Amino acid sequence: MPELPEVETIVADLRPHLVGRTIVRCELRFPSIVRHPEPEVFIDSITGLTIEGVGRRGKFILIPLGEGRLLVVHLGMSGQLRLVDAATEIANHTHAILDLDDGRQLRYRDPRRFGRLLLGTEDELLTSGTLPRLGPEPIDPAFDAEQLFQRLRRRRASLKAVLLDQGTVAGVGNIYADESLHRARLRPDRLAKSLSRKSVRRLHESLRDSLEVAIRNRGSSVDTYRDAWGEIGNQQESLLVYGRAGEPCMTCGRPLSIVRIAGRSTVFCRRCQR
DNA sequence: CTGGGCTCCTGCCCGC
DNA sequence: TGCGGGCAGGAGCCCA
Repeated sequence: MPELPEVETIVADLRPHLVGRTIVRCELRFPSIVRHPEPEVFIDSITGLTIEGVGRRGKFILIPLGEGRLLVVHLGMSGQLRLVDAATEIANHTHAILDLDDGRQLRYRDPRRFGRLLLGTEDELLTSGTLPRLGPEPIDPAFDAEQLFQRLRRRRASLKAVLLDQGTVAGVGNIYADESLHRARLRPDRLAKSLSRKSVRRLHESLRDSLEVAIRNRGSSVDTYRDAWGEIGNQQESLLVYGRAGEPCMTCGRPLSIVRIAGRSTVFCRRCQR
């Protein structure tokens, strides 16, 4: 599933191809994938606008289109944003097609339809609640361990639940929550507020390391994740715990445990993580 | 306010 | 071989 590293890979790949292109036509094959504004308004508004940038905030893809307008794409569980030649056969579950002025198409495909498209000014999307308030970017150099400590100390919930909360830190999902906690040698069910500054420093560094390594490896294709060209990533081959329940811990060899925390399957080592 | 649980949805895997 | 059930999960929403 696309988390920060997967979204970052897509965004970095698309940017040089999309900036400067004009959207000449928009087709919604499954209109309710657009959550704001009404689909007809979305089509009318987006047609003719020129792409000024391609960015990311947490797991959200942000595409400024001029006139203060922002196209927002969230991939949910199974969303794919692909740049293809217009002649390419249309895959099933393709819900939106943006025709560009260079003969290519930006297509949104999402079998499970947990993803969404939004269009509006940033203020409009924030005040309407369609774009949630997000915590800091974990890989931002300005985000330091002390900031993480201050955020964790106020939270009664488990570390796993807090890492998954996009309002605490933006962009971490089930894969990199488990990976970070393993690297930091912290149990996922530890209460966030119970961590010492020293432990939080370790978690801060582990978060950053897990995410940056995954970006270098172009993300994890453990399920349906594909990049903008339809290719898989490589990080799934190097994951320490995610998807490895029952297999030996890379550090101590003990079989990895799997439990359910915050409604998510959670894999960790009972010996290495305290 | 906070945290936990339910819901949406399809594909995949397992067992009969 | 085919089919049904269970499971996976991001995040909005509701409720205690």
